[in-house]
Amino acid sequence: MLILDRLRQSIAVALDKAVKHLSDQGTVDSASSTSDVSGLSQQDLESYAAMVRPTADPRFGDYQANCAMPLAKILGRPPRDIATALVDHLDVTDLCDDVQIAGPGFINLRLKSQFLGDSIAAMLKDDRLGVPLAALPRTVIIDYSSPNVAKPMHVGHIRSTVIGDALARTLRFLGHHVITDNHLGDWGTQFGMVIYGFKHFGDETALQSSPVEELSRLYRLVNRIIEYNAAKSEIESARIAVNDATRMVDVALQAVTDAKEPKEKKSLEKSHASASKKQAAAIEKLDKLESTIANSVEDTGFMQLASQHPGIADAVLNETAKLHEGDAENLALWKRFLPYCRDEIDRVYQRLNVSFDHTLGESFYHEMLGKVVDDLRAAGLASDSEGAVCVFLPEFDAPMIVRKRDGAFLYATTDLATLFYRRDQFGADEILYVVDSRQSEHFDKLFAVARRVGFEDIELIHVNFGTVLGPDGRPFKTRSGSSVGLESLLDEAVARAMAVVCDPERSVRLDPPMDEDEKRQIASVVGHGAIKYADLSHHRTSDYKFDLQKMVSMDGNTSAYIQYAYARVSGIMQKGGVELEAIASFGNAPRLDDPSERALAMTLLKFGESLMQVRAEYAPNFLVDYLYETARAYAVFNENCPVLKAHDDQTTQSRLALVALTARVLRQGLDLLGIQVVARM
RNA sequence: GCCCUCGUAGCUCAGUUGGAUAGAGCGCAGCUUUCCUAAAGCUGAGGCCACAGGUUCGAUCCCUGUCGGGGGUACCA
Repeated sequence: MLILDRLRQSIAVALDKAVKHLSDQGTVDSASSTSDVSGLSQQDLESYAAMVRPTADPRFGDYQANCAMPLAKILGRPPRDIATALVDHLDVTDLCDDVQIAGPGFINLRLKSQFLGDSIAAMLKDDRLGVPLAALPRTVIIDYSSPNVAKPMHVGHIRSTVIGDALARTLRFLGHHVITDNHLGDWGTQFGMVIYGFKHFGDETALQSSPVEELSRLYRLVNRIIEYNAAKSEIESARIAVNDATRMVDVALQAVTDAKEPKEKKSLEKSHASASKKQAAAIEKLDKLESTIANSVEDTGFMQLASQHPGIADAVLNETAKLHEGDAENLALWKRFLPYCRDEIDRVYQRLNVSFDHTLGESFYHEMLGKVVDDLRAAGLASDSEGAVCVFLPEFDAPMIVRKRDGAFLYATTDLATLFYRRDQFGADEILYVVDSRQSEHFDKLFAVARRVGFEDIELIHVNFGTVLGPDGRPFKTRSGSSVGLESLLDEAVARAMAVVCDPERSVRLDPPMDEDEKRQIASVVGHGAIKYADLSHHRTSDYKFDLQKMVSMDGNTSAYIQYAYARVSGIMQKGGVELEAIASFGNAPRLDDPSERALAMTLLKFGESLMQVRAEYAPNFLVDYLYETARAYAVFNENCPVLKAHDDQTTQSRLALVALTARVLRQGLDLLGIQVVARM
């Protein structure tokens, strides 16, 4: 059991006794005569016991119990009296040195060194590093990554992939039955684009020799023509929009100048600001269209193609519709192209060291969609509106549309079909959707419909996350406004890591010197780790700025810092000729005389607590914070406590235990984040 | 218009169901290397936790309002 849970349990027992004791004494205060509390329910006891938490300041011990203050009103006693009664009934002699009451009624708990040492010894012997398996294992489906195939993966796919993978690894480690499913977009318009592209611009030889490149070329070409045509047709109205917006700004400004009353003026200033914002947006849109056109006009080859395919956008939609209707030619092309598209994304997953139990894309559910709509209609949930089939929900303004006017289905329909499939085939207790925050309304509706069709017992959770921003604080885009390719970012991260690994200043210190293979290996582990770690180190719901320079930097809270701590630990083990696993059998509890030894031990013992936090909030940044704290605690220890050069063997053995456990915690923790380690760097 | 979300050090970000003097990194000013990797460690300066009310013994956290950023808002996903 985790130390925190043991303390909570002890507090709950003591609290139960204390409350009974206090009520036997009778209440002294007449004001509380209304509350004849003779005991607390089990649930209450647990919630008060849960108010045990690690202290913020080491002066207050290691953990503190904060339940006396909120109980004061309920029990009609001063909080310090309650704390005193609680401490009188508290039996933690095995765990704690002394128990002190401080301030208004904080109960400060300081763990015994002996207990810490014994716990470290037990943790060393445990493959699970003292982390208990879930008492009630659940079947958890995690839906993450879900890129559109036939389109290059971009920076936006990092978050879902990395967060989902970290959650899958962590929940699995905690003993849950985790099923990961990559809900690919493999049935959408992008295939219409590739099919159209192949029919008109395809190169059979190229497709055979390098299919992925050829498909990607076709996608980009068709996409470019569509964007160019759209830009051309929209640019006039965009100019008008800018003019209109500018006029509105002038009008609003004039109104502000003319305003007499301050109150009126303030309101008009607000509309002026709002008009200016609209103007800026209109100008930005126009700029984008203009640059799209400007980037193409000089490319005569492209211009010729574009002029030959004026109706390409509709034609693409037509190809998509034909595919969905089962047109033999398009279906054959889809079946032919899909494996190549899968190879393409699989290559990225391989780089990222991410895998899935299932990859059931949209196409998998295609056959089931009609039935979903029919069932919703039969259940009286769906109805026709403006030609579309809609589910109207009282708690939402807009309906959830499950079938378009033209008969096509939407992702809401697919998501419902997926939900039924997962319930029936996987027996899910819990389904996590690791998807962008912007889709929260979609999931609110989806879950609301699910509750009405028999999903009351399945916990459906939108594990939402924020946007990746560029250096300007706006969504990360290239200068031309397109999204940034994922692979080029990975390449750049690895290249930067390589530059540091090869830094002659430091590589001369390593003996034996690194060969090229080892350097490449290290650069890969450090570079990919950097991008993952940077993503996971932010709370998933925050937006964050993508700053490669900082991510790959070796200073601060980065993966390289943790990996470096691990490498130094490995160096000590190697130099000492000790195997990591062998240290488990030392058996003796380490001595924790130096404050930095005690601090390191204390941190190591909190590994399980950090995982509980990850689990509770589906937020891997708690584990990241923990690992950074551990690496720092180790760095201080490393500074103050020689291991192999300690003054006696006993101390060496004792410290080796801490060193080995640090290595295992860092390695395991990083592994749960999907990040690897190297023996030296 | 309506809904959601965010606002914490110069910058980038943490902050565990409300807890004691709000933390870290970068940057800045210093210090430390006969010692297992200095890709390190230590010290210091730096804060009206956007603002105003409210609830509470106690509010960065909960409620209401204001201001400011981002996102969504009937047939794309």
